[in-house]
Amino acid sequence: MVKEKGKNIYDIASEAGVSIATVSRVLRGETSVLPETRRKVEDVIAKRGYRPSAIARGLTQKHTNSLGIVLPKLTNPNYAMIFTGAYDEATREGYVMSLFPWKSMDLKTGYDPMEVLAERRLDGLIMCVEYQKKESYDHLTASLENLSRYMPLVLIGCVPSELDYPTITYDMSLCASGVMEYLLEMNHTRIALLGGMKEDMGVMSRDAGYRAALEKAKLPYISSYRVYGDSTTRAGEQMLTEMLDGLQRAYWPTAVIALNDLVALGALKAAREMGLRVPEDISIIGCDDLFCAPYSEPPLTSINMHQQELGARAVRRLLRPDDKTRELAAWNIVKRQSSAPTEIV
Amino acid sequence: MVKEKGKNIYDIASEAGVSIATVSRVLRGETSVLPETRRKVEDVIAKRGYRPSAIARGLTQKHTNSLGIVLPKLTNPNYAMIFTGAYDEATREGYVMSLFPWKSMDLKTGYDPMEVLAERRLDGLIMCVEYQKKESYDHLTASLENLSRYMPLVLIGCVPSELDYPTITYDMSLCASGVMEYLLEMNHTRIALLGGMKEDMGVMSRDAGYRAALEKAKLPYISSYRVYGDSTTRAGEQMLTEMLDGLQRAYWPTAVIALNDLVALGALKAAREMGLRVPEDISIIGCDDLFCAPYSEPPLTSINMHQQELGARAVRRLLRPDDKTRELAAWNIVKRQSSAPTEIV
DNA sequence: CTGAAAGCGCTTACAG
DNA sequence: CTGAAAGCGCTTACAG
Repeated sequence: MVKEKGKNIYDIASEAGVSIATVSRVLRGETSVLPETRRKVEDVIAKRGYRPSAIARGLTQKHTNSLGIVLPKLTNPNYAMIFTGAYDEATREGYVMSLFPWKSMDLKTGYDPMEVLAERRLDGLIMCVEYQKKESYDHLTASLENLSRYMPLVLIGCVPSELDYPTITYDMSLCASGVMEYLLEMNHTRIALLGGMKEDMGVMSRDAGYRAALEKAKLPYISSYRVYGDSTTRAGEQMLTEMLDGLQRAYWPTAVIALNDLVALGALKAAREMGLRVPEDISIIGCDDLFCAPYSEPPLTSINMHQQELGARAVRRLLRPDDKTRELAAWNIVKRQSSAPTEIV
Repeated sequence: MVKEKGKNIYDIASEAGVSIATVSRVLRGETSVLPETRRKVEDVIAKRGYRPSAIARGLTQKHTNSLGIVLPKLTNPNYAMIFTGAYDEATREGYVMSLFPWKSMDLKTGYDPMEVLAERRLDGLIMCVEYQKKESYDHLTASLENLSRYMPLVLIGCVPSELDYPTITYDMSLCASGVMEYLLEMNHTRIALLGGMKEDMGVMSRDAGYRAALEKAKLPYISSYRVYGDSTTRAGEQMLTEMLDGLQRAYWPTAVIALNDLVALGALKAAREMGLRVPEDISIIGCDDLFCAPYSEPPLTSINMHQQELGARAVRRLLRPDDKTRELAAWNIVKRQSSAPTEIV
């Protein structure tokens, strides 16, 4: 921050020949200022390019006009969408939205980013609770509790129901069984599920939906069909290749549900390289409906999670709390050419 | 921001039986505190979950430990990469990095976001100067000048050379002729350039490189081969379709350079739908080397602009100013299967 | 309609 | 090693 002469409210006041209180009133657009006084002050402000310090203002007022959002990372465009939705809504409401990637949590910088967040004195914080392992759960609860004493919180993502904060969540279990039903209706009986870490709470809930659907359809749970791993394109490619390599052709799945579109893109490539036609030999379904999903070959069937809308809703929730605690976010399957009925038995 | 009892330095001081100066010293890890005094204070801090206000601290100190970065938008993963690079580097250096999408500039919220930026009193700001039209150039210069009185600036992107600030820029002209050379070596003589707004300064510089390469190769500039438009997948699809529709087959280009990978993906789809094989009938080259480039069909040749590194460099430049003013960023062609020598004459 | 003064929650010389 | 006090740049009752 560059300090320069002629840069604070005192300088403006003295140059305009008024008190700092009057400058402050002009700055905040109060109506109780004589037009000519206002003009005088505004002239000086413009001439000096003066901008009041949000820091000082934040100290006297009870709010800072800034919100925050914590997201796992930005390398998955999915999160960029959430941010964009939240940012736009915040701007519309007159707030500045700052982004805090979760990942900083892992850096051994010697401090807990949650504590840094508390220091910022935001007017509200949206936390995307994803990629959370059960082990780190206690730490999370403690952090949230302390944070909530400094600012209102809204949780989004696959939020465990024990967390008692205003929440907009997905029922990933329902979502997984929904996709399963879609595939079952198309006669698929060998359906694989690709990606995600076993200990991740959101992943666990998907697994539950997957297994429930199998059970309902009286199909066995075959552990070779459930491969865990990173949620990246590279991992998707590897996971499918290894799965197929490890199975007799008769047992190859006729459909693959990928944890997200990145994994699905990788799987698409792996399938092609194994000489499989999509969707004739194998259907592949992603999740998040990224911008590139319609542009893969074949175009990827995916799940639209309405992430931008989710971000916007979270902001509204933060600003206008209501009585509901847990709200469910919408999702829907976007059917494209990577999935089709199977004729393989 | 939620105000609560027992939440400021006075409360901690009185509970610990010391002065606020001592609490402040403990907080900042000064060594001049008696171990047992420190313990006493630390206990109270931990017990109360106390975090000092960064707002108040920012007021007394000459810095805020926070940097900002202005990017056009986040819907192109390209910018997410720049942010990620900048964010990580900032964290490493002990700074908080906030993101400010340019687009807010267009919103008719009645204020200039540049002014809001000045109010934040950041320790430094990285501005990505892209999608800038010549018309808005004066406004930009004025904004930058005023901003620079409040905080150090570093400009990145396709920065016009008239802007006299520390800058990390691309020579887009050189980059465009580089790609042209690569295609010319592969015997292409009908090369189209797709996307970008004509008035955009970065686009103008690419056009210059494109034309220079044509001239050098003694090839004519054919205006049908230069289509302007948005830099989105949808636009890319449309632009190529319309270009081909408007030309006799003998004049169809054998290679297309797209402004970015989004446009390239769209063009890939359009080509396919027009019955063209890539790369046999037409080569397509993108720019930015997005995560999905290796996963299109065929995998997309693109230009790696090292965006993450660019973000990191900008942060370093901000924190440790040197004498160089304009620095050039690296780029290189990533050759994949969407481009190949042509046999069409 | 305008100003003098207190206060927001810290840090930082200055004494002791 | 510790504390009293001034100050950072604003806002906001309170007078007038």
